[in-house]
Amino acid sequence: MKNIIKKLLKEAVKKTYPDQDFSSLLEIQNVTAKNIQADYFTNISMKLAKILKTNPIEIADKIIGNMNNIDDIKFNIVKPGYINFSVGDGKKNNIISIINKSENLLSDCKTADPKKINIEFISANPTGPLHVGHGRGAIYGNIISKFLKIQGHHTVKEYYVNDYGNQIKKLIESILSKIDDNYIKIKEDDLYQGDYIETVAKTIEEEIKKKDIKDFNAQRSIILDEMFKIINVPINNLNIIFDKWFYESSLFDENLVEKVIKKLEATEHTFRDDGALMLKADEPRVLIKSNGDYTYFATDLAYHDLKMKDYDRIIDVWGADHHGYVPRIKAGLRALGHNIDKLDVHLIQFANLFRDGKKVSMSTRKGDFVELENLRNEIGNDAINFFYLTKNKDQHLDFDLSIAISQNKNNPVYYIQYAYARIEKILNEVKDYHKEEYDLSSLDNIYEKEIITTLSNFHETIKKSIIGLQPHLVTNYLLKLSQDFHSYYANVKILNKDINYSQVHLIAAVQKVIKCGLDLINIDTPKEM
RNA sequence: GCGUCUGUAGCUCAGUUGGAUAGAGCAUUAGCUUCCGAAGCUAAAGGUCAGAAGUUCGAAUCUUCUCAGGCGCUCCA
Repeated sequence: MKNIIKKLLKEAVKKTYPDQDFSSLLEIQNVTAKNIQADYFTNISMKLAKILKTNPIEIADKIIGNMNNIDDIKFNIVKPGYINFSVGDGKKNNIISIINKSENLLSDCKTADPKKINIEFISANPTGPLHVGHGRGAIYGNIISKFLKIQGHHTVKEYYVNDYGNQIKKLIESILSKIDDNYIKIKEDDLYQGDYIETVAKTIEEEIKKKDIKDFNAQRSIILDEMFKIINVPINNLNIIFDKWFYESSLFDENLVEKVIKKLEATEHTFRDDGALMLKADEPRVLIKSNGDYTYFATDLAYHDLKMKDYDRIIDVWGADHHGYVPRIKAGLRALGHNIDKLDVHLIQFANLFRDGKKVSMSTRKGDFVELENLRNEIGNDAINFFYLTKNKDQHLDFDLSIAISQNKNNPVYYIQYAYARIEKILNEVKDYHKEEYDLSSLDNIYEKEIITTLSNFHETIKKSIIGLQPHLVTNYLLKLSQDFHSYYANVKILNKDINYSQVHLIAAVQKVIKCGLDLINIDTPKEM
């Protein structure tokens, strides 16, 4: 509908000003103010007033004079210079059949230019189970991968495994010291604590002792296997499937770190300082320590160097606490000659967990944290997905568990699913409504009009959400639509003696859109609750 | 101190590339069950969009400054 009006306007503007091209300024917007009796408006005459230095009302007058008449679309000029458009109910209500007949409601999100895109997320150190702090990035990374895929891009979801360096050494010592008291080589304070350390130790004890495994790499491999059994529990249960697990250690197996650093050293971007090799980044950053070890930064550059070569676009989903690292990695990649526009770092702000208004501690010390799997068990997949996605990623998120498990209107997940289930019940009652005659123009009460307006916004909203990678727009939209429906349901009875089948088609469209939206964000649509 | 995210109703948050009288939910108050599921609905009340200045026909939105909060500023990963 918007496109039809835009075309109408475009032609009129061109007729009015044949010598100039103003098409980039044209914009049709929805009327949101409740006091205005119109559906769409344009501010083109105000924009042109600035350029042409004439009165906007005069401009609007001229444009309207050149506007073709289309059935059911009315237009008029309002004070500062808006041109308002009103669409007749008959035409507006068509959205119901458009939705009901559509085979794929997301088809207009397809890109004309598919890219090969790598999305790396979670990538938590394999030194303990995933905790709730990892949850938001996990859900977000998973969903934007899905959005990119819907756009038609070829996506690869990747988990970067830090299986090299000090953290993993500490982990191995922490576990082996549980098996052999004499093993401890580092300070006890540095050891990892937590029940999982004991559990893993017990699990592998027999194997280590039986085969008398002393080789570090062999120990590492056994322990990593066990750690990933733990880490994968919530990942699998949340139906997150990684296409690729990339091991940091593989960079060393193939001397890739050395190669990349040599390449950097040959440029003018590095210098020696006190035995260390530094990169001129946002400020001098260490690549090789004075003891000869590579820093995490150096290996990470080698890793990103690979990804830059293999993909058209790479996305890193990081916690916002790593934001200071972004300029560094970009500077490094630039020095290696890469086009850093290909790299998008999505920073996810922290989520705070509350239980009955009290903040739940998330510190990782001494196993004093809430495991993601515990949270998942408590509130379920649907609530986890919804609550982590319902806010803009740049927004700090406060998340109260008592709401997530409540079964009433407070809980938006239930509210939306309940709307779906209510519609399901009615549709089951009327059965073969497709065969019945119906006239959409009979839908004209305020509740029906409100739903139809919301439905009309569906395509635009979902497109913005999927293309702009903004999942929270979907959750907000679904809430609004559910609200419209519940209000309708309470005020208008559908299962009367004489059923108005256009009403049935209306709620069928609502249900189809709700299902599409919930499917999109990985939430179930139960037929009864 | 530097960087970065944020500041909208008592609370949690929306707010469409700058548009008309800023919106929801929760909480509060007052109502609604002979009727498709009350897991719901209707209404009332609630605002200096942190503050100031600027840009212009027009600012919650853009610019600058100030204030407040989160996070980060290791030869850690």
